[in-house]
Order: sequence, then C-alpha cells, then structure tokens
Amino acid sequence: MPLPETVRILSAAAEPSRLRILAALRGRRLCVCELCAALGLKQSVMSQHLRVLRDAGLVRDSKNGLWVDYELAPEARRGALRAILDEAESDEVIRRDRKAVARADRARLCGSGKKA
Amino acid sequence: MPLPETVRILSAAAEPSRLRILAALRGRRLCVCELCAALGLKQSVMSQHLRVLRDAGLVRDSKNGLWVDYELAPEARRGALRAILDEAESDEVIRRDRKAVARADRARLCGSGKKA
DNA sequence: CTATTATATTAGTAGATGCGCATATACTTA
DNA sequence: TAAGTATATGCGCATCTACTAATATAATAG
Repeated sequence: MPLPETVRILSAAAEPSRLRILAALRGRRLCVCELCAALGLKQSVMSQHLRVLRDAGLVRDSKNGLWVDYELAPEARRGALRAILDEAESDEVIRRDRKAVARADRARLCGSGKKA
Repeated sequence: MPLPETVRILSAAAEPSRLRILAALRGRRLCVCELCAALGLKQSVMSQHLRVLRDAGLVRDSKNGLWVDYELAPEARRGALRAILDEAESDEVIRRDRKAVARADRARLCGSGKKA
C-alpha cells in the first residue's frame, strides 16, 4: 500500500467522532440522520466527517430515496482498519454508541416522523 | 483501549515521516543521527517527530553516551500498529529507507566522523 | 575549565483541520 | 407547481500541526 494512501486512511480514522462513526457502521448500514441521532452530532458535522471517510475509501454511500445510507467499505473490515476497530471496541463511548444505534434502529424516524 | 489513547496513537502514525520512522525502527534500534541520515530529515524535525511517537507510547528512548537510541515499543509490534506497519511495508519509500538504514549501519558516524 | 558533538526545546509562521451557521441541492409529496 | 425533508456544501473562525531557525541542554574530549 502506498504511503500517501496509508496516511490518508490513518488520518481519517485518527479523529474521535470518525472512529465512533466507523465503529457504529460496523454493526450495520445507517443513514445520516440515524448516525446524527445515535452519536449526537450535528448534521453538518456528520456530513463533513462522512466525506472524509468516503474520500479515504473507508465507507460507501448509496442513495435510498430521500436518504443516503452509509456502510463500511469491505476494505475497512480487513487488515489494519479491522485491527484498529477491534481495539476501539473496548472503549466506553463506543459501547454506548452501539446501544444508541440499536435504539435508533426502531423505525427510520430520523429527525421528524415520516416513514421511509 | 480508551478512545483518546487510540486517537493519540493513530494521529502519531498518520504522518508520512513518522510512519517511515516507525518502519525504520522495526528493523533495529537507531540513534537520532542515524535516523536523520537514513530518512534525510533535519535533526530538529526528527526530534519533534520522535517526541510525538514517544508521547504516544510507540517508541522508547535510552541514552547511550552522547547518543540517544530509539527503539519500537513492544506494544507497537502487536495489534493495530503491527497491522499498520505490515501494510506500509509494501511502500516504495519505506523499502528505500530500509536499505538506507542498512547503509547507515556501518559505524555510527552520524553526521561527523567520530566513533561511539 | 573550554570546546565539540548529539539531541532537545523554543518561538515564529504558513497551512491544515474541525466546528457552527447559513445556504444549496436532491428527492418526495401534495 | 410549491412545500417539506434529508443531505451536502461554502464560509468564517478558532485551533492544531509541521516546518524553519535559533538557542539550550547534556555528555564527551582535550
């Protein structure tokens, strides 16, 4: 792997909120508003973080009607990224996020109250 | 592993020169001037990078007379760091550094021409 | 002691980064 | 068409980061 690409990936992961996002997406595919609700981040901030992660090739997005679903890129489930996320699993915040994601699971109510 | 510590480690590794330093130290213990010569970095810059790596717990230093030897911390040979450095091995610059380190190996002439 | 050498530290500065806010875009529905 | 919702983007600001240059510290040699 070329050094600049490695640096890009590590830089993307070397930020608390982005690590939390990656850990959250490890469980399942999530739309932006679900991620915002689960992690307690503003939509603008979330969108910017997701762009960094996408540019680094760590997540993939797919439009789903009005929503955009994000999922971990397959490459992020192997190699160094996998090891990084494995170690992050033991963190308190990451664990709490996991529960929040499960709660956000019931219906995709996002911010308002419409259905998908 | 707590999230802030993970971020500290990843941030330390997410810089081209520091990744090269870590990869170089994977081979063997090196003093600052050997690292400078092998990687072509200024002494001041090298020292600053080494501090970041030391603060992140990725390298250890030991005074050896007038010199300070740096070596990979044992923790950096396991887990995520190991996976990261494994992937970095395939980079061109890292490979070239390895040869330069071997060359710097002959005598510890560092910058000048005195012996250890 | 003084001089020399290896390393660390400091100050200054240009560039990068993350956030908040406002706005733009895209899709859906009426 | 217009209105509403989800997401993206652009901008300003504060903070961080990495570099340069100069200086400080520590150990050794004479």
